[in-house]
Formats: sequence, C-alpha cells, structure tokens
Amino acid sequence: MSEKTQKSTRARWKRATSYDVAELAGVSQSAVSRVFQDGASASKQMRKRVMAAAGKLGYRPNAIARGLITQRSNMVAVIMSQQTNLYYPEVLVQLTQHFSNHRIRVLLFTLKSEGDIDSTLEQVLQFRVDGIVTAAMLSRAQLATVQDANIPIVFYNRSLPDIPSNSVRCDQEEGERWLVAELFDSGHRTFAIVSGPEDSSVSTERTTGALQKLREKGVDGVTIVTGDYGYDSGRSAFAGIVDRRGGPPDAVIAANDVMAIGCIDEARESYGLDVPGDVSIVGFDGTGPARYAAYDLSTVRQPVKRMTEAAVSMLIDRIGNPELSAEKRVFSGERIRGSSAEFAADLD
Amino acid sequence: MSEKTQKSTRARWKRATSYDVAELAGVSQSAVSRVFQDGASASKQMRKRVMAAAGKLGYRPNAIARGLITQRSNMVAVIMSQQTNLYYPEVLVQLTQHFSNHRIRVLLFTLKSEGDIDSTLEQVLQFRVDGIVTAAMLSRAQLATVQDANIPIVFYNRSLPDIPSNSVRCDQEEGERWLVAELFDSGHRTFAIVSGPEDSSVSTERTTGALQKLREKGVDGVTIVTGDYGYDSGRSAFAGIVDRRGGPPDAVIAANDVMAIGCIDEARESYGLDVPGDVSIVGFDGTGPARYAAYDLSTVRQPVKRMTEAAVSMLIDRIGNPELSAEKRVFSGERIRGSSAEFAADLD
DNA sequence: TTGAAAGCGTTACCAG
DNA sequence: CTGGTAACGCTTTCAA
Repeated sequence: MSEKTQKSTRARWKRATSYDVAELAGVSQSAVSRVFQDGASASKQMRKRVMAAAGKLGYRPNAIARGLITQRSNMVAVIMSQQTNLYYPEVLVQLTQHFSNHRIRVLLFTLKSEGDIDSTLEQVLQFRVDGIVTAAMLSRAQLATVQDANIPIVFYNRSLPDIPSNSVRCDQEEGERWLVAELFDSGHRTFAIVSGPEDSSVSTERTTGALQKLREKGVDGVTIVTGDYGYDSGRSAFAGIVDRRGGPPDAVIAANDVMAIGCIDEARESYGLDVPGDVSIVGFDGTGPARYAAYDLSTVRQPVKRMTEAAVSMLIDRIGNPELSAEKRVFSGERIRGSSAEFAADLD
Repeated sequence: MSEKTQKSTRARWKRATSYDVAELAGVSQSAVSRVFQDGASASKQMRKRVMAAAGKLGYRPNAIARGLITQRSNMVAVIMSQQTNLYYPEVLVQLTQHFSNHRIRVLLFTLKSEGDIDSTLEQVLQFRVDGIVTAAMLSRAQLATVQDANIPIVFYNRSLPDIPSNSVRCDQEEGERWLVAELFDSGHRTFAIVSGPEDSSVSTERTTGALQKLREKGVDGVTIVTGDYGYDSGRSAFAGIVDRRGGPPDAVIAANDVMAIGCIDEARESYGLDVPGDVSIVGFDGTGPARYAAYDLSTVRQPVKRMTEAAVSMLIDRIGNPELSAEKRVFSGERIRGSSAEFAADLD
C-alpha cells in the first residue's frame, strides 16, 4: 500500500491529486482531469480505469484549483444585514436551494452593523465569488467597487434610484397603500405608524407608502413611533402611541408582522382593548406567525419564492453574460385579510 | 493608462494580479505578496510603493489562489437539514458571526431531503473546506468519508453514540424530563405527545426523554401523534389526540414550540378549551414566538449563543490541531415557565 | 529586507 | 481519444 493511500490514522496526510490517480491508473494526468469533467472526451475503458484508481485513492477533484484556472469559483456571496427580522432566514434558505440547482454554492456574509459593509465587501471580493446577492444597502461608492471588479450583483428588496443596477424587490409602498386604503374605506380615521429601524430602507418605503395614501385620503395627525422590528419594540411602540395620543387610534400600521403582533398583545393585555373591535392592527411580510390564530394578522405577504427565484436567475444570467443590461423586477405583495383589522363587508 | 487599469466599461476585463502591481511599483512579485501578508517583512518604503500601485490597479489578493498554496481555504461548511423549524435560522446566523471573528467564511449547504446528504457531502469535500459543522445526521460511512479526508467535523445537536466524534448539543431528554416531572407533580395524569418528523433525531430524543419520565412516574396510555414541526401539523395533531382519546388529555407535550402553539390554537378555537385551565401544553426551543403573550409558552430554551460559540471554538481548535481527541459538549436547556401549563404553586 | 524560482492542483491548448 | 506542456495567482523556500 503506497503512502498516499494511508487512512486518517496517519497524521499530516496529503490528499490524493489527479497525478496520483494518473500514476496508479497508468494514464496521463490530463486524462484523469477529463474523466472528471462534464463534457469530456474519454473512452469507456479510460473512464473505468481512472475511476477505479480514483476510488482506491479516495480522490476528489479540488474545486479550489479548478476555480483558479477556470476563473469561476462557483460560489456566490449572499450578504444579509443582521436584523431582528424573521423574514430573512426564509429568503436565505430559498436562495441557497435555488443556487444549488445550478451547482453554485452560497458563501454567507452577515453584517454586525451596517458600517461593517466595507470590510465585508473586501472579503467578498477577495474570495472571487462569481456573483453577489445583497439584502443590505450599498453606497454608490461600494456599488462602483463591485462593478469595477466586474462582479454581477443583484439587490434584494432594495434599489438604488437612478443607478443602473439589478434588483428584485417587493413593492412595499403599494402594499402599504392597499392596507391604508382598505382601513380608511372601512371607516378608520385616526392612524398611527410603527416604523422599523431608521437605517432600514424597507421600513422607509413602507412608511412612505402608508403616509402617501393617508395624505391622499386627507388624514393627518398621524402618530409615528420607531421600533426595531422586534416583538418587544412592538409592545412598547403601542404603549408609546397610546401615551402620545391619550388613547388608541382607530388603526395601527406596523412595519412588519412581529411588531404588529407586539402591538396586538400590548393592546389586549396592557390596555384591555379588543382587536380589531377597538383598534385595527396590520403588519407586513406574511411570515409564519402572522397566521397563528391568536393574531390572524391582516398583512401583505412578500412572494418570497418568486422573488428568490427571480434573484437567482437574474444573477446567473449575468454571470453567463456580463453584458446584459441592468434590470429591476418589482413584485406585488399578496394581500392577506386576517381578522386583526376590521373591514367593511362590502369590500370582499 | 495601461490596459490593466481599464474600468468596467471594457468587456472581458482581467483582474489585476500581484505581477501587475509588482511591475507598476517596480518591485518583485514576492514583495507584493509579502506586503499583503500578516506577518510580513517589508520596509516602510516598500509597503508604501506597493500599496500605491495596488490602489491604482484596484488590486486585491486572490483568496482562491492563496488557498491553493496554503492548503487553507478559510471556509467552513455548515450543513443544515431543511426543516420547517424556526430554530435553525438563529443558529446559522450565530455560527456565521462567530466564524467571521476568526476570519473564516461560511459555505452554506441546505439539504432538500435527508437522502440528499451523499451528494452534498461530495460537494463539501470538493470545496476543500477547512472544517464542517453539521446540523444534519450523518451515517457511519459518511462520517468515515469525512474523517478519511482529514476534515474536522462538529455535530450540532446530534451525536453518534459510541463513535468518537465532536458534538455540541442541548440535552433534549433532560429538558423533557423536567417538563414531564413538573406537569406530573402539578397533578396532570393523562398525557399526549406530539413528536416531530420520524427522521429527526432531535425529536426522537425529546420523545424518549418524555416517555422515560412518564414511565418512571407510572403513567401509561400516552397518546403519541406525529407532526412535521410546523404550525398546521400542531393543530391537526391536537385534533388527532382528542379524536383518539375521545377528549383532551391533562397535558400535551409538543416536540417544538411551533407545534405547541398550533395545539393551543386548535384547543382554544376548535374545541373551546381553556389553556391551561382545561389542558396544559408545553413546547421546546424557546424561540421568539414562545414569548408572545397570547401563548406565553412553558418551554425549554436551548442556549443557542453558548452552543454556537462552543461549536465554533471546537472546530477551530481542531483545524489548528487535528490530533485533538474527540469531545462531546452537552448543554442543559433553560427552563422557561410560561402560562401555557398549569403548575402547582409550591413548585415556584 | 529583497528577488528568483519552485510549487499548489487544476484546466486548456495543441500535437499526435 | 490521448498525452505533454503551459497557464491560473498566489506563498514559500533559499540566496543575495
């Protein structure tokens, strides 16, 4: 038994290479390489001999070395801003699944803070990923860096206005306008908004959409408080609203489902209010807990599956053809009518 | 302006290499390499000249090429079984954060099905990751493959009995025994269990722990139904239990929080039962929704932060020193007493 | 401290 | 179809 075939008992063991396999099989190294390639030209016999030798040595092609020569790492970076948001894990899993169907792996980057992005981006570029999906906002300069490096990038749920860049997003503003319109048309006249963190562009868009429609309907005196997307912040936000207004509004519009749930619990538990009898509360995202019977949230669901599919195929198209022009895809959310808000019967 | 410095407007642009930088700076390629290394020996002046040239060319060391020569990819694989489980996203994010503190990146692999694991493992090995954290079970043969490849591996929340391997896990059985003991001591006498999917070892352990303690207390006639960790399956599980028993038991033990929540909703909504007045319901995991006031789950929280820290440091230790002997770390869960179960006053 | 040269494990190209 | 040889972009001796 040659030294190469030694098993793990032996320390500092070197992995078998295509040369080892070639030697054992009595063929050239190029032949081995070809056998392990997709569109290879290798005779039945060659294939057999090589595979036998490879099996004996536990040989596996080295994807790193392959990447060096092919200029394709077969890895994409996914950048996520670390949020207290139930929504992103689902996105991440879906992206990974879809990419894996194209034999592409996901290298994951999560940001501690938004400021972290420069150093993260540096890492991403050093790893020579084939492409990037980012669910964190990039500055113009940062985007320019990526583009100069010639790496295709797709923004997930954010977009740089007036800059040619690829993005897939849910129409947050439209969703909020729907919610507000329905609430207003059902007789709600006083409103409060629980926004997300200041630096969340998604939250900004949602708040903007809601305010737009409210203004259009002639509603003013809207109370706005800020949360952090978390349950507790939803609870304190509701308390803050009641405090500021001296009582509950007709409706509360929360920037995501989790905070909406926090609002509902606070309304019921700390103020003895009936939801939606005394106050209507709506959320956004349509994540799992929105469906729990105790809340049965009225919300807008992001079409995560279609959005992630779109992001993946956009990126892969551009990896294959870097000349493709920029494209933005906007998906409408799906209106979910739960019982956490009271709607006029004739709406249905 | 040399061709190398051309920006993205130009198609098929080649990235600057250390040779390009060396040429522009008028130094050797080795010098450039050293400047970009950590413990390098390079004069102040050299550093300055090289950095200037590098900046001008937008040069960034190629981590792939570096990995080839250093035999360190600085990537670890994280393997997760794709479950309807709210619990794993949190784990994933934490692992990524901790690894990134050690300048190590996470290559993510999610399994469509458990059978998917062989092909996934093949990918993992081809990418020459420095180590593996797996939250999916491996067969003995699969583990052997990894060990033969000399790649350190840490199991997360699973362990191979009688096989020397590294693992970090929460003591699921102990947690369930606590829950059962408290329920029994509070006067509950008839029990039902909602287990997770058949192929989930975590679920098996939890069920085992619960049954152990029940037997110890002399309880039998325990109804067991199977769920899939999802909300809907919790609801139908509860219905199934009532159906099978001809009425609700004193207590329901669900294999995770989400199913416990499903049970609660079903009990309240479809059967008009009071929780915990008529039936006590407990979960496991201690994820976000467990705290929502409408449920206020009595559960056991896994110490995710400590567990992920432990997994990361175990793996990194073994990457640094492959000779380290196997180690298993077991963490006790944290008992959370919510109001979804009725406990005797003297217990507190 | 610096430079020359030898790999690392592949794929790509080009004869045979 | 097969084998030889040149990259790929870096780190790492070893001399100077």
